[in-house]
Amino acid sequence: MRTSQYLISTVKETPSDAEVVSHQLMLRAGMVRKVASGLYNWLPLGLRTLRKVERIVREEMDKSGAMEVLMPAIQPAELWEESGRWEMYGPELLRVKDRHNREFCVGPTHEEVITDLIRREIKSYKQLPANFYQIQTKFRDEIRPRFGIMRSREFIMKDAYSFHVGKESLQQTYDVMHQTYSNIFNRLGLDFRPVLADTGSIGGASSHEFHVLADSGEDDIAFSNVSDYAANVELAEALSPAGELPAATTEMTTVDTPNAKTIDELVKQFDLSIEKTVKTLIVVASDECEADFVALLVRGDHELNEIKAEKLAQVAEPLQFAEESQIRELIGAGPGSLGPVGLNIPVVVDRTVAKTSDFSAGANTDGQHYFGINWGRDVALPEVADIRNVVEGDPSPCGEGTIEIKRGIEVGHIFQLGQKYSQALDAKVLDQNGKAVVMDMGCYGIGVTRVVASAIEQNHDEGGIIWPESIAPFHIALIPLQYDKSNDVRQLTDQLYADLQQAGYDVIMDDRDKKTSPGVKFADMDLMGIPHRVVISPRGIEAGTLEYKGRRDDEKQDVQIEDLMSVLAERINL
RNA sequence: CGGAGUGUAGCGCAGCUUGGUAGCGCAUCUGGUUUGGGACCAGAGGGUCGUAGGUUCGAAUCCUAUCACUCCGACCA
Repeated sequence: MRTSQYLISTVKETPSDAEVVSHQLMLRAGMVRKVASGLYNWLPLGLRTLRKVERIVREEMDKSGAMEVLMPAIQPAELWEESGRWEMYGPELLRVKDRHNREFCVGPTHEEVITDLIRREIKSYKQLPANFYQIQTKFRDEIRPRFGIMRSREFIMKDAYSFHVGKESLQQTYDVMHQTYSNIFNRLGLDFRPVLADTGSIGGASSHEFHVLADSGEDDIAFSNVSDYAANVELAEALSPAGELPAATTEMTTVDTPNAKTIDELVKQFDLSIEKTVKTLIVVASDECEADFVALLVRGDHELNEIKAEKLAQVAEPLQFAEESQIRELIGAGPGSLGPVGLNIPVVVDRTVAKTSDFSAGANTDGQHYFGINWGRDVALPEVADIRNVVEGDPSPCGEGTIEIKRGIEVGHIFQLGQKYSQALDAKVLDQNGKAVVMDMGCYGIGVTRVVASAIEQNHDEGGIIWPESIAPFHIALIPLQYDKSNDVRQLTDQLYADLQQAGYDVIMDDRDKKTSPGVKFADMDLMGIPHRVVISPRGIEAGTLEYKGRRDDEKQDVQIEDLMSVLAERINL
C-alpha cells in the first residue's frame, strides 16, 4: 500500500475513555473506532490484522481435519426452547422479533443450531467422528462491555463442535484440538498457557482454557513453580494443610469487641495473627438442605471461592449471600460477629480452617468474639470441604512445588460437552448394532477479535504496538526521504516497493506529501507496529546503502542496497 | 442492577465557584519556508456547550428531569 492512497488514522493523544493499553493503541493507531458501547468499526489497518488472525486459525483448523461451515447469526427461539436455554440464558441473550412476531435471538454461541443441523445430516456412526467450525460474528449483551475490543458485545469467534459415538472418540478429538490450539497460539506469536478450567454445571471429563499472560487479564491463573500444572483459580484445588490438627494451647474466652466488625479491625485491635481468625459467611441453602441458610467458614485472610461453594449439595445455585436482615433474624447478631460456636444452622468449614486450633471467631452476639476456639473441645467439627481460592505459596495440587498466581486473558476454551445438547435435541445416530445412540459432543472456541487485543497487551512499548510478524498488518514499512525531490530516491523506492511485494511481503510505503516530516512517518509506523523498517535517503544512495531497523531493535543499521533482500529474508519468516 | 465519575470543535482540555457576545493545544484546509524522530510563518474553516424543561433582562455557568459514555463489582471467547 502507498500511504497516500491508504487511510492512516493515527492520533497523537490517548482518547480519555480508553483504559487498557490495547484499547488505547488500537484507537491511536487507527485500527478501530467505537460505534456504541461494545460495538466497533474496524478500519482498514485493523482489519488486516484481524484477517491474518482468522487465516491462521482457519489453516490450523483445516489441518486438524475440521470442516468449515457458516451458520446464521440470527437463530429461531424454537431451538433454544428445545435445549432449555431460552429460559436459562438470561438477559445476555439478545432477543428479537421478526415482522410476523416470531421470536429469534442473535446468536451468542451455536450449539443449538449445529446440533440441529447434524441430527438431520448425520445418520450413521460411519460418518463420525466429525468436527465442524465457523468463524463468525457473535453477540452477547454484556452487562458492562469494557476494554475496547477485549470485551465487546459484538465480536468474532471461531467456534467448533465435534460429534462422536462414545467418550473415547470425544477424548481423541479433544486432544487433537488441544494440540491445534497450541499450534495456533504459537503461530500467532503469543505467550500463552493452557490451563485447567471449571467444567461448570455440565460436568464432563475435562476442560481447558487458553490464556494469554498479561497483567491486564481478568482471570487469575494458578501455576506450580516447578511443574507444568496451571489452573484457573476458580478451579485450582486448595489442599488440606499437611499434618494433624495442632493441640489446643489456650482456653476459649469470650471477649468484648464492640469496634471490631471486620477481620482487619479485629486483628489490629487485639493483636491477633490473621491466620488464627475465621470468618463466617451465610449463604442461601439449596432445596435439598433442611435449613434455609448455610454457614461457610474460611480463614480470615482467605477468600471464599464461589464456584466451589456453589457445588456443595447444601448450597443454592447460583450462590446467594444472605441479607443482613435475614442474618439478624436467624442468628440474632450482625455479619461482623458470627462464628461456629453455638450456631444453629448447617456449617461447612474450609480444609485449612479444619486444621486450625486456638482460633478466633464471632460469638453470634453483637460486639463479642470467642478467642481460643478449638474443634472438638468447644464445638464439633462440621463438614469439611475445599471452598476457598488458592493463594500464592499454597502447595500445588499436582503435588510438586507451590502456587504462583498470574493474570491471564482467556482467548480460547475447549470443552467436552458430553450429551448435554445432543440429549436435549435428540441427536442420534445408528451404531454398529443398528441401534440409535445419542452422540457425544465437544465444543472449542477462540475469541478472534480478543486475540488481536491480547497480542497488543503482550507486545507494545512507549512508541506503540509491536506486532508479531504473523499478524502484522504490514511486514515492512518503506520510508523514502525526499521522495518528491530526488529522482534517485523515487526510482529506488518504487523499485524496492515492487520487488518486495513480488517477494511476497506486505509492504506499506510512506509517500505522503512533502508536508509530512520524516519524524511523523517514523512515529506513525512505530505506533502502527510495523515490524521492519527500511529508510531510503539521498545520502544513503550516494553511499550505496539503505537503513534497516527492526521494531524491537535499539539501533538502526546500514545495509548495502543489493543485500536488502537477503537481510529481510533472514529476519522475516513468511 | 448497585457504587463512582464525565458530557464544551475530529482528539485532548480550559471556562462553570461569582450568569453578561464560547476559548486553548493538536488535527483539518490554503499559501510559503522547511525535510533523519511528531517543523516554522501567515491565513482560513469548524461548536444548537449531551437532550428537554425551568429560574433570569440575559444560562455552557444556577435548578429539575432525562439520555449517553467511562470506571469498580457478578457474566464470558
